[in-house]
Amino acid sequence: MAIGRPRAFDTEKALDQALGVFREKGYEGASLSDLTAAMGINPPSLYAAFGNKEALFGKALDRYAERHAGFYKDALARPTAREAVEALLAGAIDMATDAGSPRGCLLVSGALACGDDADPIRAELTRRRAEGELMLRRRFEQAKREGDLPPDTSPADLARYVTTVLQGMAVQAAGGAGRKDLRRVAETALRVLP
Amino acid sequence: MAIGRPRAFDTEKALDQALGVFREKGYEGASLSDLTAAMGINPPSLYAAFGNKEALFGKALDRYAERHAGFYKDALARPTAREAVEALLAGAIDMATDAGSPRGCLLVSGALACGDDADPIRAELTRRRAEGELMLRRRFEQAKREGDLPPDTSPADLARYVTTVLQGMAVQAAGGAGRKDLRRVAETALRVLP
DNA sequence: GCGTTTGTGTAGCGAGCACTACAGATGGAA
DNA sequence: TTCCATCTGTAGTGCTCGCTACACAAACGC
Repeated sequence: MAIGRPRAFDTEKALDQALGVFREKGYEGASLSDLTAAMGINPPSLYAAFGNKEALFGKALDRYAERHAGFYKDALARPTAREAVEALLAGAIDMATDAGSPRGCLLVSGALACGDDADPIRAELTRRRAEGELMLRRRFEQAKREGDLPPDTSPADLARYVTTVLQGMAVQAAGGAGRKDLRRVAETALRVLP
Repeated sequence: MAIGRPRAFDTEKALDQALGVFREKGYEGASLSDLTAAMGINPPSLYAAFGNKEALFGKALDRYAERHAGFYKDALARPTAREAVEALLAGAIDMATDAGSPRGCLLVSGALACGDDADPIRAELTRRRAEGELMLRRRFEQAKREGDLPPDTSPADLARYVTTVLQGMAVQAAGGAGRKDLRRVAETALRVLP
């Protein structure tokens, strides 16, 4: 055991609570009182364990990626491009409308437009959204090489289209759209696939 | 002329400036210093002319609807459903990537997730997005009655799909996507139409 | 001229923000 | 038992937030 007084709270659980607040209120809308209240700790404990609000958001974002957005990589591993997109849409719908968490997607609603202070956060979220789009594009390029997608397909255009639908569904979910609604959207969106 | 000292600034121009700040930083991210600086007035003038920050946002939102989202109703007036959707997508792309204004759509990036204070704003934006979707649904219902759309079409599902694509494009635009990129997205999205 | 009405600029209000100084508490090491 | 390292709760810090009191300025009718 480490030297010194042991930490009286579970940093993983506290991070989950913080993530919940950030998902619900966004980066700017989440105040430190909101965060400490949800995490069940006092400010000094938060700062000792996580640095500051920006660093806490970064750690919550990493946790979000591995816990709630893990479906993304799994989906891309499906054997065909169509199955991959199906899994992507289904997974995103489940994640964005999960009853246990605030609706929507942290990458979209965390900080779409914000003040100057939060601009690094906005840029990081933008970067991660673009990263996801790039992964999908690579997957489509592979499918094209394998003959799974027709030779006249544009992987870049298709990836941007699917990403746009995913992001639109995040907005819909934030606005209260239900699972059934979004499944129909996904079904319609899938019709463009060959 | 009205009695009393005349107002020394143009309320319409000031409102346009405020709208620009709200589009760039969202409702929460736009501080009163940001607003008064952009509008070229002092706080008391702002409060005398517009009420408070929330009321100012409401007026800016109305102005946004008539000035930058007027394409929406025009698009729905097109003779066919396909033309309507084409005009809708093209208009949204022009609006969201207009060089003279911040990128994106105020209805989407104004307040997707926010603190408790801004919750009425978030709810109002959600309401207006749903309103747009409903208008589109009504247009599809009309098209179905006219035989412009096949009888097995679901106007509700199609409207939600198109709205989702529009909202996704708003997120893409906020992230820096260009006009060409979004035109290709629109082209792909249009393929689901009969 | 005068009084009334309305708008303007200065200057500052209370409240909440992100963040921290500090003293006491709690463990292992010597 | 003492020392030291670390964490904890209390109680703040300075700052910016949205907003306003107040005195002065500029138009009107009389």
